[in-house]
Amino acid sequence: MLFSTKAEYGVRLMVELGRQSDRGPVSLTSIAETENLPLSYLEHLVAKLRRADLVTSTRGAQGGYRLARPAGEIEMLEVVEALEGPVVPMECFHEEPEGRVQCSHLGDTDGTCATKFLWMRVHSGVTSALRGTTLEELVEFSRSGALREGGSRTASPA
Amino acid sequence: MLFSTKAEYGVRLMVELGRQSDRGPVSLTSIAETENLPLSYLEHLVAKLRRADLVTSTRGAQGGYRLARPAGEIEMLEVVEALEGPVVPMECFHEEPEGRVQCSHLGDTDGTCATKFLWMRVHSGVTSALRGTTLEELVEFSRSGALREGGSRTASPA
DNA sequence: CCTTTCCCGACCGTTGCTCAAGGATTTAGG
DNA sequence: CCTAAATCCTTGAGCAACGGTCGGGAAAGG
Repeated sequence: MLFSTKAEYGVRLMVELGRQSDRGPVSLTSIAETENLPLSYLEHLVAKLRRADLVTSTRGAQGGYRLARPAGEIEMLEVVEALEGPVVPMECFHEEPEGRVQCSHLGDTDGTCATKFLWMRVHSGVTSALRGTTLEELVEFSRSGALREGGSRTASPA
Repeated sequence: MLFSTKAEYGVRLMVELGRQSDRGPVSLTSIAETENLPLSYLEHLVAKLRRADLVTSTRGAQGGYRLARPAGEIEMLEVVEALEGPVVPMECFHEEPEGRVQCSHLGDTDGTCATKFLWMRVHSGVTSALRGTTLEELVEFSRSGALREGGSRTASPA
């Protein structure tokens, strides 16, 4: 298992916000109901998203959450990292300010660890997949999926 | 964190077996010493590797472990999966016999989950990185690294 | 004032990681 | 053949992390 339900639920939450981005703020209660997820857990997740400046909140009645930016400008790497922490393949990787990663496992028994070579490739595979996907794509996908599913329903075409 | 120390230590173990594949069986005790890893933990890991037919064991004095196949024919995906379990990005992915993965999250609230789209990309990024790397490459890398590290030492040149 | 909603901290059961200790099996040597 | 040493192999204990719950507070609107 690469990621936990934090990423799963958190991404679904973001997609739901993206789907309703034309309306006003969306309350967590409504999302918890439509997605059938525990509300109190979502509150923890959305807190992480807020701290990462991915969503903004409005308090009080008729309040809720909103995307902080247009869905097309949100890379999924940001979302997943906000939820799960740094996306690194192994403990001995630490992130540098510039987005570089390095293996802290150097002065070891006989020099460079060979595993580093492997984890670098894996890390690159994951981050490029996450960076190359925007929230908007997921929103589109969910719309087309719902369309195909319902056939000719009252769905709004695009 | 994508993977735990199971993958890290297990891969190092495999690399060490690859480095000494010309000699006879290698005991876990010696590997634990040279790599400075807990022996009792390695025993768990090597058991998984044995069950996956990646190493063979010889009991008794002068016994130990050996690669079941030449290092060039071992994809790192096999190794990591033997150690960490199926490499899937999320719980709702289950593997089919043919190596395909599918999201078991279908009859949900409103049809297809959009997250599936994302996890498919991530899954593909990871597995292609792991599948495209053989144990032999890691062994080579570890040799060249040790050479560069020691400069002109008693290292065996290739 | 009272309802709605976001926000924060503390808490608990379960899982999985890490490692220790001892049992089972083979070889080595007399 | 018998004992001892080496090595593989299995079971299980401690501990941290995760998934999820609960209760209480703080801000905003009616």
